[in-house]
Amino acid sequence: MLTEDKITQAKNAKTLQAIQSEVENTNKIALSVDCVIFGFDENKLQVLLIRSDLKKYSGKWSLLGDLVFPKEDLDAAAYRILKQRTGLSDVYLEQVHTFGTVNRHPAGRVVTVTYCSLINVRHHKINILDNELHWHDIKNVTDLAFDHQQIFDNCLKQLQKRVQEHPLGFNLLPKKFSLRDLQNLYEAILDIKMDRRNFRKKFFTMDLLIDLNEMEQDAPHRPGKLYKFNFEKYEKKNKKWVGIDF
Amino acid sequence: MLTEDKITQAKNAKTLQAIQSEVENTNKIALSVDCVIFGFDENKLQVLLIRSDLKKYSGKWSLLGDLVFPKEDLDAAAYRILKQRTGLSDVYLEQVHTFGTVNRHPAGRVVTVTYCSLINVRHHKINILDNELHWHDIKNVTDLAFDHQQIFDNCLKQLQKRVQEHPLGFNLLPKKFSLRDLQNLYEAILDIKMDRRNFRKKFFTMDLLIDLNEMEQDAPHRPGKLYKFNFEKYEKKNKKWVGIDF
DNA sequence: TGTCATCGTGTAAAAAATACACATTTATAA
DNA sequence: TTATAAATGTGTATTTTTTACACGATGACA
Repeated sequence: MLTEDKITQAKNAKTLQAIQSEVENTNKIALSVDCVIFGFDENKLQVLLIRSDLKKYSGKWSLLGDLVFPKEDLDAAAYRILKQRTGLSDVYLEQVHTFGTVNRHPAGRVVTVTYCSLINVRHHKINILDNELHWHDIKNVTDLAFDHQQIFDNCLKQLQKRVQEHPLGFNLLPKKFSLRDLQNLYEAILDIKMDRRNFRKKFFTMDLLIDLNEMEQDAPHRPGKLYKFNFEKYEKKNKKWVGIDF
Repeated sequence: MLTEDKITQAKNAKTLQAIQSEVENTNKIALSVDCVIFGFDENKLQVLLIRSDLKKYSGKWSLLGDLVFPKEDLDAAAYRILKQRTGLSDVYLEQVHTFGTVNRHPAGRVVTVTYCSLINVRHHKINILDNELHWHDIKNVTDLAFDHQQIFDNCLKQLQKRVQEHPLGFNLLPKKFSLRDLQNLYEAILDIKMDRRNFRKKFFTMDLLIDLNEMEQDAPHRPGKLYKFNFEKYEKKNKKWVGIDF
Protein backbone atom coordinates (compact mmCIF):
# COMPACT_ATOMS: atom_id res chain seq x y z
CA MET A 1 0.00 0.00 0.00
CA LEU A 2 1.25 3.47 -0.79
CA THR A 3 2.01 5.92 1.98
CA GLU A 4 -0.66 8.19 0.63
CA ASP A 5 -3.17 5.38 1.10
CA LYS A 6 -2.25 5.02 4.73
CA ILE A 7 -2.80 8.69 5.35
CA THR A 8 -6.20 8.55 3.72
CA GLN A 9 -7.10 5.50 5.69
CA ALA A 10 -6.10 7.10 8.95
CA LYS A 11 -8.16 10.11 8.02
CA ASN A 12 -11.17 7.94 7.23
CA ALA A 13 -10.88 5.71 10.26
CA LYS A 14 -13.13 7.56 12.63
CA THR A 15 -13.38 6.40 16.18
CA LEU A 16 -16.51 4.63 17.25
CA GLN A 17 -17.17 7.56 19.58
CA ALA A 18 -17.10 10.05 16.73
CA ILE A 19 -19.67 8.07 14.82
CA GLN A 20 -21.76 7.45 17.91
CA SER A 21 -21.86 11.16 18.44
CA GLU A 22 -23.12 11.72 14.90
CA VAL A 23 -25.72 9.02 15.31
CA GLU A 24 -26.88 10.25 18.69
CA ASN A 25 -26.85 13.97 18.29
CA THR A 26 -27.17 15.32 14.83
CA ASN A 27 -29.32 13.56 12.30
CA LYS A 28 -32.13 11.67 13.95
CA ILE A 29 -35.41 11.32 12.19
CA ALA A 30 -38.79 9.91 13.19
CA LEU A 31 -39.44 6.56 11.56
CA SER A 32 -42.78 4.88 11.05
CA VAL A 33 -44.13 1.76 9.40
CA ASP A 34 -47.33 1.71 7.39
CA CYS A 35 -49.10 -1.53 6.55
CA VAL A 36 -51.19 -2.11 3.47
CA ILE A 37 -53.30 -5.03 4.65
CA PHE A 38 -55.10 -6.89 1.91
CA GLY A 39 -57.99 -9.27 2.32
CA PHE A 40 -60.21 -11.13 -0.13
CA ASP A 41 -63.91 -11.20 0.45
CA GLU A 42 -66.92 -11.55 -1.80
CA ASN A 43 -64.53 -12.05 -4.68
CA LYS A 44 -63.14 -8.59 -4.23
CA LEU A 45 -59.70 -7.53 -3.13
CA GLN A 46 -60.06 -5.43 -0.02
CA VAL A 47 -57.77 -3.25 2.01
CA LEU A 48 -58.01 -2.47 5.70
CA LEU A 49 -58.14 1.26 6.46
CA ILE A 50 -58.66 3.39 9.51
CA ARG A 51 -60.01 6.89 9.80
CA SER A 52 -57.17 9.35 9.98
CA ASP A 53 -56.28 10.31 13.51
CA LEU A 54 -55.21 13.77 12.39
CA LYS A 55 -57.74 16.59 12.29
CA LYS A 56 -56.15 17.91 9.13
CA TYR A 57 -57.23 14.72 7.39
CA SER A 58 -60.46 14.27 9.34
CA GLY A 59 -62.86 12.13 7.37
CA LYS A 60 -60.15 10.67 5.18
CA TRP A 61 -58.97 7.12 5.43
CA SER A 62 -55.43 6.10 6.07
CA LEU A 63 -53.26 3.04 6.30
CA LEU A 64 -52.44 1.41 9.59
CA GLY A 65 -49.16 2.62 10.93
CA ASP A 66 -47.21 3.77 13.90
CA LEU A 67 -43.84 5.12 14.88
CA VAL A 68 -41.05 2.59 15.23
CA PHE A 69 -39.66 2.35 18.75
CA PRO A 70 -35.98 3.08 19.25
CA LYS A 71 -35.23 -0.53 20.13
CA GLU A 72 -37.65 -2.25 17.82
CA ASP A 73 -36.84 -4.02 14.56
CA LEU A 74 -38.74 -2.73 11.54
CA ASP A 75 -40.43 -6.06 10.89
CA ALA A 76 -41.35 -6.27 14.56
CA ALA A 77 -43.04 -2.89 14.36
CA ALA A 78 -45.06 -4.04 11.37
CA TYR A 79 -46.05 -7.24 13.18
CA ARG A 80 -47.00 -5.22 16.23
CA ILE A 81 -49.39 -3.10 14.20
CA LEU A 82 -50.94 -6.13 12.57
CA LYS A 83 -51.38 -7.91 15.87
CA GLN A 84 -52.83 -4.78 17.41
CA ARG A 85 -55.32 -4.14 14.67
CA THR A 86 -56.34 -7.59 13.49
CA GLY A 87 -55.45 -9.85 16.38
CA LEU A 88 -53.49 -12.01 13.96
CA SER A 89 -49.97 -13.26 14.20
CA ASP A 90 -48.27 -15.50 11.64
CA VAL A 91 -49.43 -13.41 8.75
CA TYR A 92 -47.77 -12.83 5.43
CA LEU A 93 -45.80 -9.61 5.62
CA GLU A 94 -43.32 -8.14 3.23
CA GLN A 95 -41.49 -4.86 3.13
CA VAL A 96 -42.24 -2.90 0.00
CA HIS A 97 -40.73 0.55 -0.14
CA THR A 98 -39.60 3.43 2.04
CA PHE A 99 -41.06 6.87 1.54
CA GLY A 100 -39.04 9.75 2.83
CA THR A 101 -39.96 13.00 1.14
CA VAL A 102 -39.18 15.80 3.56
CA ASN A 103 -42.68 17.21 3.77
CA ARG A 104 -44.73 14.06 3.45
CA HIS A 105 -46.09 14.33 6.99
CA PRO A 106 -47.61 17.48 8.52
CA ALA A 107 -46.20 16.75 11.95
CA GLY A 108 -42.60 16.99 10.86
CA ARG A 109 -40.04 14.78 9.25
CA VAL A 110 -41.32 11.24 9.30
CA VAL A 111 -39.82 8.59 7.05
CA THR A 112 -42.07 5.59 6.62
CA VAL A 113 -41.27 2.01 5.73
CA THR A 114 -44.22 0.38 4.04
CA TYR A 115 -45.30 -3.24 4.31
CA CYS A 116 -47.72 -5.35 2.34
CA SER A 117 -49.69 -7.88 4.32
CA LEU A 118 -52.05 -10.58 3.11
CA ILE A 119 -54.54 -12.06 5.48
CA ASN A 120 -57.44 -14.43 5.44
CA VAL A 121 -60.46 -12.27 6.20
CA ARG A 122 -62.35 -15.12 7.84
CA HIS A 123 -59.64 -15.77 10.38
CA HIS A 124 -59.50 -12.32 11.82
CA LYS A 125 -62.96 -10.95 11.27
CA ILE A 126 -63.99 -11.09 14.91
CA ASN A 127 -60.95 -9.13 15.96
CA ILE A 128 -61.86 -5.86 14.36
CA LEU A 129 -63.33 -4.24 17.42
CA ASP A 130 -62.32 -0.73 16.62
CA ASN A 131 -65.21 0.83 14.80
CA GLU A 132 -62.90 3.14 12.92
CA LEU A 133 -61.38 0.21 11.11
CA HIS A 134 -63.01 -1.01 7.91
CA TRP A 135 -62.45 -3.11 4.85
CA HIS A 136 -62.60 -1.25 1.56
CA ASP A 137 -62.93 -2.67 -1.91
CA ILE A 138 -59.71 -1.55 -3.58
CA LYS A 139 -61.74 -0.20 -6.48
CA ASN A 140 -63.11 2.45 -4.14
CA VAL A 141 -59.85 3.50 -2.57
CA THR A 142 -59.12 7.08 -3.54
CA ASP A 143 -57.90 10.17 -1.83
CA LEU A 144 -56.31 8.65 1.25
CA ALA A 145 -54.74 10.81 3.93
CA PHE A 146 -51.08 11.88 3.83
CA ASP A 147 -49.25 10.27 0.92
CA HIS A 148 -51.05 7.02 1.62
CA GLN A 149 -52.67 6.91 -1.79
CA GLN A 150 -49.23 6.78 -3.35
CA ILE A 151 -48.13 4.14 -0.87
CA PHE A 152 -51.22 2.09 -1.55
CA ASP A 153 -50.89 2.33 -5.33
CA ASN A 154 -47.26 1.31 -5.10
CA CYS A 155 -48.08 -1.62 -2.88
CA LEU A 156 -50.91 -2.87 -5.06
CA LYS A 157 -48.69 -2.72 -8.10
CA GLN A 158 -46.04 -4.74 -6.33
CA LEU A 159 -48.64 -7.26 -5.23
CA GLN A 160 -49.86 -7.65 -8.80
CA LYS A 161 -46.35 -8.40 -9.91
CA ARG A 162 -45.35 -10.69 -7.11
CA VAL A 163 -48.51 -12.73 -7.08
CA GLN A 164 -47.56 -13.94 -10.54
CA GLU A 165 -44.11 -15.04 -9.48
CA HIS A 166 -44.75 -16.50 -6.05
CA PRO A 167 -47.63 -18.28 -4.36
CA LEU A 168 -48.54 -15.30 -2.19
CA GLY A 169 -52.15 -15.39 -3.10
CA PHE A 170 -52.92 -18.44 -1.00
CA ASN A 171 -52.49 -16.30 2.10
CA LEU A 172 -55.70 -14.57 1.10
CA LEU A 173 -57.71 -17.78 0.71
CA PRO A 174 -58.95 -20.32 3.23
CA LYS A 175 -56.82 -23.44 3.50
CA LYS A 176 -59.34 -25.28 1.36
CA PHE A 177 -60.45 -23.57 -1.80
CA SER A 178 -61.92 -24.37 -5.17
CA LEU A 179 -60.24 -23.55 -8.45
CA ARG A 180 -62.95 -21.02 -9.02
CA ASP A 181 -61.97 -19.28 -5.78
CA LEU A 182 -58.39 -19.23 -6.93
CA GLN A 183 -59.25 -17.81 -10.31
CA ASN A 184 -61.51 -15.19 -8.76
CA LEU A 185 -58.62 -14.20 -6.55
CA TYR A 186 -56.24 -13.75 -9.46
CA GLU A 187 -58.83 -11.88 -11.46
CA ALA A 188 -59.48 -9.54 -8.55
CA ILE A 189 -55.81 -8.86 -7.88
CA LEU A 190 -54.79 -8.43 -11.50
CA ASP A 191 -58.05 -6.79 -12.53
CA ILE A 192 -58.40 -8.96 -15.62
CA LYS A 193 -60.56 -11.82 -16.85
CA MET A 194 -58.94 -15.16 -17.51
CA ASP A 195 -59.95 -18.19 -19.52
CA ARG A 196 -61.23 -20.81 -17.12
CA ARG A 197 -59.86 -23.85 -18.92
CA ASN A 198 -56.44 -22.40 -19.44
CA PHE A 199 -56.28 -21.23 -15.86
CA ARG A 200 -57.02 -24.75 -14.66
CA LYS A 201 -54.55 -26.29 -17.02
CA LYS A 202 -51.90 -23.86 -15.80
CA PHE A 203 -52.31 -24.80 -12.17
CA PHE A 204 -52.70 -28.50 -12.78
CA THR A 205 -49.54 -28.51 -14.88
CA MET A 206 -47.64 -26.82 -12.04
CA ASP A 207 -48.70 -29.78 -9.92
CA LEU A 208 -48.72 -27.82 -6.68
CA LEU A 209 -52.35 -28.28 -5.72
CA ILE A 210 -53.41 -31.17 -3.56
CA ASP A 211 -56.83 -32.59 -4.36
CA LEU A 212 -58.62 -33.00 -1.05
CA ASN A 213 -61.40 -35.17 -2.47
CA GLU A 214 -63.88 -32.86 -0.87
CA MET A 215 -66.56 -30.69 -2.38
CA GLU A 216 -67.66 -27.16 -1.80
CA GLN A 217 -70.54 -26.87 0.62
CA ASP A 218 -73.56 -24.63 0.24
CA ALA A 219 -72.84 -23.68 -3.33
CA PRO A 220 -76.05 -22.56 -5.05
CA HIS A 221 -75.10 -24.72 -8.01
CA ARG A 222 -72.92 -27.68 -8.81
CA PRO A 223 -70.14 -27.69 -6.20
CA GLY A 224 -66.49 -27.76 -7.21
CA LYS A 225 -63.67 -29.82 -5.78
CA LEU A 226 -61.55 -28.43 -2.97
CA TYR A 227 -57.76 -28.16 -3.02
CA LYS A 228 -54.97 -26.99 -0.80
CA PHE A 229 -51.62 -25.60 -1.86
CA ASN A 230 -48.59 -27.84 -1.56
CA PHE A 231 -46.17 -25.47 0.17
CA GLU A 232 -43.70 -28.24 0.96
CA LYS A 233 -43.28 -29.21 -2.65
CA TYR A 234 -43.05 -25.59 -3.68
CA GLU A 235 -40.25 -24.89 -1.21
CA LYS A 236 -38.22 -27.75 -2.61
CA LYS A 237 -38.17 -26.66 -6.20
CA ASN A 238 -35.94 -23.70 -6.96
CA LYS A 239 -37.41 -21.69 -9.77
CA LYS A 240 -35.13 -21.14 -12.72
CA TRP A 241 -34.61 -17.86 -14.54
CA VAL A 242 -37.49 -16.76 -16.66
CA GLY A 243 -35.68 -15.08 -19.51
CA ILE A 244 -35.18 -11.56 -20.76
CA ASP A 245 -38.46 -9.89 -21.57
CA PHE A 246 -39.18 -6.19 -21.71
CA MET B 1 -72.68 6.74 11.95
CA LEU B 2 -73.31 5.28 15.38
CA THR B 3 -72.68 7.33 18.50
CA GLU B 4 -70.07 4.86 19.58
CA ASP B 5 -68.22 5.55 16.36
CA LYS B 6 -68.12 9.25 17.06
CA ILE B 7 -66.64 8.72 20.46
CA THR B 8 -63.97 6.47 19.04
CA GLN B 9 -63.24 9.00 16.36
CA ALA B 10 -62.91 11.82 18.87
CA LYS B 11 -60.55 9.66 20.87
CA ASN B 12 -58.47 8.87 17.83
CA ALA B 13 -58.36 12.41 16.47
CA LYS B 14 -55.15 13.59 18.03
CA THR B 15 -54.19 17.16 17.62
CA LEU B 16 -51.36 18.01 15.31
CA GLN B 17 -49.40 19.20 18.34
CA ALA B 18 -49.74 15.86 20.07
CA ILE B 19 -48.32 14.07 17.06
CA GLN B 20 -45.63 16.67 16.55
CA SER B 21 -44.56 16.10 20.09
CA GLU B 22 -44.27 12.36 19.50
CA VAL B 23 -42.33 12.93 16.30
CA GLU B 24 -40.01 15.47 17.85
CA ASN B 25 -39.33 14.04 21.22
CA THR B 26 -39.70 10.35 21.62
CA ASN B 27 -38.85 8.04 18.80
CA LYS B 28 -36.19 9.49 16.59
CA ILE B 29 -33.71 7.21 14.92
CA ALA B 30 -30.59 7.81 12.85
CA LEU B 31 -31.21 7.11 9.18
CA SER B 32 -28.61 6.39 6.54
CA VAL B 33 -28.51 5.45 2.89
CA ASP B 34 -26.13 2.88 1.47
CA CYS B 35 -25.44 2.65 -2.24
CA VAL B 36 -24.52 -0.53 -4.06
CA ILE B 37 -22.83 0.95 -7.11
CA PHE B 38 -22.36 -1.47 -9.98
CA GLY B 39 -20.07 -1.05 -12.94
CA PHE B 40 -19.13 -3.31 -15.84
CA ASP B 41 -15.49 -3.58 -16.84
CA GLU B 42 -13.42 -6.26 -18.54
CA ASN B 43 -16.61 -8.26 -18.94
CA LYS B 44 -17.03 -8.51 -15.23
CA LEU B 45 -19.67 -7.02 -13.01
CA GLN B 46 -17.98 -4.81 -10.47
CA VAL B 47 -19.04 -3.03 -7.32
CA LEU B 48 -17.57 0.12 -5.85
CA LEU B 49 -16.42 -0.29 -2.26
CA ILE B 50 -14.57 1.83 0.26
CA ARG B 51 -12.47 0.77 3.18
CA SER B 52 -14.51 0.87 6.33
CA ASP B 53 -14.11 4.09 8.27
CA LEU B 54 -14.66 2.30 11.54
CA LYS B 55 -11.70 0.82 13.40
CA LYS B 56 -13.80 -2.15 14.41
CA TYR B 57 -14.02 -3.10 10.75
CA SER B 58 -10.56 -1.90 9.81
CA GLY B 59 -9.39 -3.69 6.71
CA LYS B 60 -12.86 -4.68 5.65
CA TRP B 61 -14.66 -3.12 2.75
CA SER B 62 -18.00 -1.43 2.94
CA LEU B 63 -20.64 0.15 0.77
CA LEU B 64 -20.80 3.86 0.21
CA GLY B 65 -23.21 5.49 2.57
CA ASP B 66 -23.90 8.37 4.85
CA LEU B 67 -26.47 9.63 7.30
CA VAL B 68 -29.52 11.32 5.83
CA PHE B 69 -29.83 14.97 6.78
CA PRO B 70 -32.96 16.04 8.64
CA LYS B 71 -34.19 18.08 5.70
CA GLU B 72 -32.99 15.88 2.89
CA ASP B 73 -35.09 13.53 0.77
CA LEU B 74 -33.91 9.92 0.75
CA ASP B 75 -33.24 9.91 -2.97
CA ALA B 76 -31.37 13.18 -2.64
CA ALA B 77 -29.11 11.65 -0.02
CA ALA B 78 -28.34 8.75 -2.34
CA TYR B 79 -27.59 11.13 -5.21
CA ARG B 80 -25.37 13.19 -2.92
CA ILE B 81 -23.28 10.15 -2.09
CA LEU B 82 -22.98 9.16 -5.71
CA LYS B 83 -21.98 12.63 -6.76
CA GLN B 84 -19.49 12.86 -3.94
CA ARG B 85 -17.85 9.54 -4.67
CA THR B 86 -17.97 9.22 -8.41
CA GLY B 87 -18.45 12.78 -9.63
CA LEU B 88 -21.44 11.59 -11.60
CA SER B 89 -24.93 12.95 -11.71
CA ASP B 90 -27.73 11.58 -13.87
CA VAL B 91 -27.06 8.03 -12.91
CA TYR B 92 -29.46 5.15 -12.62
CA LEU B 93 -30.53 4.85 -9.03
CA GLU B 94 -33.23 2.74 -7.46
CA GLN B 95 -34.26 2.11 -3.90
CA VAL B 96 -34.04 -1.56 -2.98
CA HIS B 97 -34.73 -2.32 0.64
CA THR B 98 -34.52 -0.89 4.13
CA PHE B 99 -32.55 -2.68 6.80
CA GLY B 100 -33.40 -1.84 10.35
CA THR B 101 -32.33 -4.58 12.74
CA VAL B 102 -31.72 -2.96 16.09
CA ASN B 103 -28.09 -3.95 16.46
CA ARG B 104 -26.98 -3.79 12.86
CA HIS B 105 -24.62 -0.87 13.50
CA PRO B 106 -22.09 -0.71 16.33
CA ALA B 107 -22.54 3.01 16.81
CA GLY B 108 -26.17 2.73 17.85
CA ARG B 109 -29.53 2.43 16.16
CA VAL B 110 -29.09 3.22 12.51
CA VAL B 111 -31.71 2.24 9.96
CA THR B 112 -30.40 2.21 6.43
CA VAL B 113 -32.20 2.59 3.14
CA THR B 114 -30.30 0.83 0.39
CA TYR B 115 -30.01 1.89 -3.23
CA CYS B 116 -28.79 0.13 -6.33
CA SER B 117 -26.91 2.27 -8.81
CA LEU B 118 -25.66 1.38 -12.27
CA ILE B 119 -22.96 3.47 -13.84
CA ASN B 120 -20.78 3.45 -16.89
CA VAL B 121 -17.30 2.85 -15.58
CA ARG B 122 -15.66 4.78 -18.43
CA HIS B 123 -17.55 7.95 -17.68
CA HIS B 124 -16.47 8.32 -14.13
CA LYS B 125 -13.14 6.60 -13.97
CA ILE B 126 -11.11 9.78 -13.60
CA ASN B 127 -13.21 10.88 -10.66
CA ILE B 128 -12.10 8.22 -8.23
CA LEU B 129 -9.43 10.25 -6.52
CA ASP B 130 -9.89 8.79 -3.13
CA ASN B 131 -7.43 5.96 -2.82
CA GLU B 132 -9.66 4.10 -0.44
CA LEU B 133 -12.26 3.62 -3.15
CA HIS B 134 -11.94 0.63 -5.46
CA TRP B 135 -13.83 -1.49 -7.92
CA HIS B 136 -14.24 -5.11 -6.96
CA ASP B 137 -15.26 -8.02 -9.14
CA ILE B 138 -18.50 -9.18 -7.55
CA LYS B 139 -17.16 -12.73 -7.52
CA ASN B 140 -14.62 -11.62 -4.92
CA VAL B 141 -16.98 -9.73 -2.66
CA THR B 142 -17.17 -11.50 0.66
CA ASP B 143 -17.13 -10.52 4.27
CA LEU B 144 -18.04 -6.86 4.00
CA ALA B 145 -18.24 -4.64 7.07
CA PHE B 146 -21.46 -4.23 9.09
CA ASP B 147 -24.37 -6.06 7.47
CA HIS B 148 -23.19 -4.87 4.09
CA GLN B 149 -22.70 -8.39 2.76
CA GLN B 150 -26.38 -9.03 3.27
CA ILE B 151 -27.25 -5.72 1.68
CA PHE B 152 -25.02 -6.45 -1.27
CA ASP B 153 -26.40 -9.95 -1.80
CA ASN B 154 -29.92 -8.63 -1.65
CA CYS B 155 -29.15 -5.90 -4.12
CA LEU B 156 -27.43 -8.20 -6.58
CA LYS B 157 -30.35 -10.58 -6.49
CA GLN B 158 -32.73 -7.76 -7.21
CA LEU B 159 -30.54 -6.58 -10.06
CA GLN B 160 -30.54 -10.07 -11.56
CA LYS B 161 -34.28 -10.08 -11.51
CA ARG B 162 -34.91 -6.59 -12.72
CA VAL B 163 -32.39 -6.68 -15.53
CA GLN B 164 -34.55 -9.35 -17.16
CA GLU B 165 -37.70 -7.28 -16.93
CA HIS B 166 -36.42 -3.81 -17.73
CA PRO B 167 -33.63 -2.37 -19.85
CA LEU B 168 -31.51 -1.38 -16.86
CA GLY B 169 -28.43 -3.02 -18.17
CA PHE B 170 -27.74 -0.37 -20.76
CA ASN B 171 -26.77 2.01 -17.97
CA LEU B 172 -23.71 -0.15 -17.49
CA LEU B 173 -22.65 -0.05 -21.14
CA PRO B 174 -21.29 2.76 -23.30
CA LYS B 175 -23.86 4.38 -25.56
CA LYS B 176 -22.53 2.35 -28.47
CA PHE B 177 -22.08 -1.34 -27.89
CA SER B 178 -21.86 -4.58 -29.80
CA LEU B 179 -24.21 -7.48 -29.29
CA ARG B 180 -21.32 -9.37 -27.84
CA ASP B 181 -20.89 -6.62 -25.22
CA LEU B 182 -24.56 -6.89 -24.39
CA GLN B 183 -24.43 -10.63 -24.07
CA ASN B 184 -21.30 -10.48 -21.93
CA LEU B 185 -23.14 -8.05 -19.68
CA TYR B 186 -26.11 -10.34 -19.22
CA GLU B 187 -23.88 -13.33 -18.67
CA ALA B 188 -21.92 -11.45 -16.03
CA ILE B 189 -24.98 -10.19 -14.19
CA LEU B 190 -26.90 -13.46 -14.29
CA ASP B 191 -23.82 -15.63 -13.94
CA ILE B 192 -24.87 -17.95 -16.74
CA LYS B 193 -23.86 -18.76 -20.30
CA MET B 194 -26.27 -18.02 -23.11
CA ASP B 195 -26.59 -19.25 -26.65
CA ARG B 196 -25.25 -16.56 -28.94
CA ARG B 197 -27.71 -17.08 -31.79
CA ASN B 198 -30.75 -17.17 -29.55
CA PHE B 199 -29.57 -14.14 -27.65
CA ARG B 200 -29.27 -12.17 -30.87
CA LYS B 201 -32.63 -13.39 -32.11
CA LYS B 202 -34.19 -12.34 -28.83
CA PHE B 203 -32.94 -8.78 -29.02
CA PHE B 204 -33.56 -8.37 -32.73
CA THR B 205 -37.11 -9.60 -32.30
CA MET B 206 -37.69 -7.02 -29.55
CA ASP B 207 -36.74 -4.44 -32.13
CA LEU B 208 -35.34 -2.01 -29.60
CA LEU B 209 -31.77 -1.79 -30.84
CA ILE B 210 -30.76 0.83 -33.36
CA ASP B 211 -28.11 -0.30 -35.84
CA LEU B 212 -25.57 2.51 -35.98
CA ASN B 213 -23.84 1.19 -39.11
CA GLU B 214 -20.57 1.46 -37.31
CA MET B 215 -18.06 -1.18 -36.38
CA GLU B 216 -16.10 -1.90 -33.24
CA GLN B 217 -12.63 -0.39 -33.25
CA ASP B 218 -9.47 -2.11 -32.09
CA ALA B 219 -10.98 -5.53 -31.77
CA PRO B 220 -8.29 -8.23 -31.98
CA HIS B 221 -10.52 -10.14 -34.39
CA ARG B 222 -13.39 -9.55 -36.71
CA PRO B 223 -15.20 -6.45 -35.38
CA GLY B 224 -18.93 -6.51 -34.69
CA LYS B 225 -21.56 -3.94 -35.51
CA LEU B 226 -22.42 -1.26 -32.99
CA TYR B 227 -25.90 -0.54 -31.67
CA LYS B 228 -27.63 1.81 -29.30
CA PHE B 229 -30.76 1.18 -27.27
CA ASN B 230 -33.98 2.80 -28.44
CA PHE B 231 -35.21 4.26 -25.15
CA GLU B 232 -37.87 6.36 -26.86
CA LYS B 233 -39.51 3.36 -28.45
CA TYR B 234 -39.27 1.42 -25.22
CA GLU B 235 -40.99 4.15 -23.23
CA LYS B 236 -43.92 4.13 -25.63
CA LYS B 237 -44.78 0.47 -25.36
CA ASN B 238 -46.43 -0.58 -22.13
CA LYS B 239 -45.49 -4.11 -21.28
CA LYS B 240 -48.37 -6.47 -20.68
CA TRP B 241 -48.64 -9.04 -17.92
CA VAL B 242 -46.32 -11.96 -18.18
CA GLY B 243 -48.46 -14.70 -16.73
CA ILE B 244 -48.50 -16.78 -13.59
CA ASP B 245 -45.31 -18.75 -13.16
CA PHE B 246 -43.85 -20.10 -9.97
C1' DT C 1 -88.69 -33.59 -13.60
C1' DG C 2 -87.16 -29.51 -15.86
C1' DT C 3 -84.35 -25.44 -15.69
C1' DC C 4 -80.42 -22.96 -14.38
C1' DA C 5 -75.72 -22.18 -13.23
C1' DT C 6 -71.41 -23.87 -12.84
C1' DC C 7 -68.21 -27.78 -13.08
C1' DG C 8 -65.00 -30.55 -15.62
C1' DT C 9 -62.67 -31.69 -19.68
C1' DG C 10 -59.48 -31.77 -24.75
C1' DT C 11 -57.74 -30.34 -29.02
C1' DA C 12 -55.98 -27.57 -32.65
C1' DA C 13 -53.34 -23.43 -33.87
C1' DA C 14 -50.07 -19.95 -32.89
C1' DA C 15 -46.19 -18.23 -30.56
C1' DA C 16 -42.01 -18.66 -28.05
C1' DA C 17 -37.96 -21.10 -26.53
C1' DT C 18 -34.42 -24.14 -27.51
C1' DA C 19 -30.76 -26.77 -29.81
C1' DC C 20 -27.58 -26.67 -33.10
C1' DA C 21 -23.34 -25.69 -37.68
C1' DC C 22 -21.06 -23.34 -41.14
C1' DA C 23 -19.35 -19.73 -44.13
C1' DT C 24 -17.43 -14.88 -43.53
C1' DT C 25 -14.48 -11.34 -41.84
C1' DT C 26 -10.70 -9.20 -39.64
C1' DA C 27 -6.20 -9.23 -36.99
C1' DT C 28 -2.08 -11.33 -36.43
C1' DA C 29 1.88 -14.13 -37.00
C1' DA C 30 4.63 -16.99 -39.98
C1' DT D 1 1.60 -12.93 -49.09
C1' DT D 2 -0.44 -16.30 -47.07
C1' DA D 3 -2.07 -19.18 -43.40
C1' DT D 4 -4.13 -19.32 -38.96
C1' DA D 5 -6.93 -18.00 -35.16
C1' DA D 6 -10.91 -15.95 -33.30
C1' DA D 7 -15.05 -14.01 -33.40
C1' DT D 8 -19.01 -12.40 -36.40
C1' DG D 9 -23.40 -13.22 -38.81
C1' DT D 10 -27.00 -16.11 -40.14
C1' DG D 11 -31.46 -20.12 -40.39
C1' DT D 12 -34.05 -24.14 -39.47
C1' DA D 13 -36.12 -27.95 -37.16
C1' DT D 14 -37.93 -29.37 -32.62
C1' DT D 15 -40.01 -28.76 -28.45
C1' DT D 16 -42.58 -26.21 -25.26
C1' DT D 17 -45.85 -22.87 -23.98
C1' DT D 18 -49.73 -20.05 -24.77
C1' DT D 19 -53.98 -19.14 -26.61
C1' DA D 20 -58.65 -19.84 -28.36
C1' DC D 21 -62.59 -22.24 -28.08
C1' DA D 22 -67.56 -25.87 -26.92
C1' DC D 23 -70.13 -29.34 -24.82
C1' DG D 24 -71.77 -32.93 -21.74
C1' DA D 25 -72.24 -33.71 -16.58
C1' DT D 26 -73.65 -32.44 -12.04
C1' DG D 27 -76.18 -30.55 -8.34
C1' DA D 28 -79.50 -26.89 -6.48
C1' DC D 29 -83.78 -25.31 -6.69
C1' DA D 30 -88.39 -24.45 -8.25
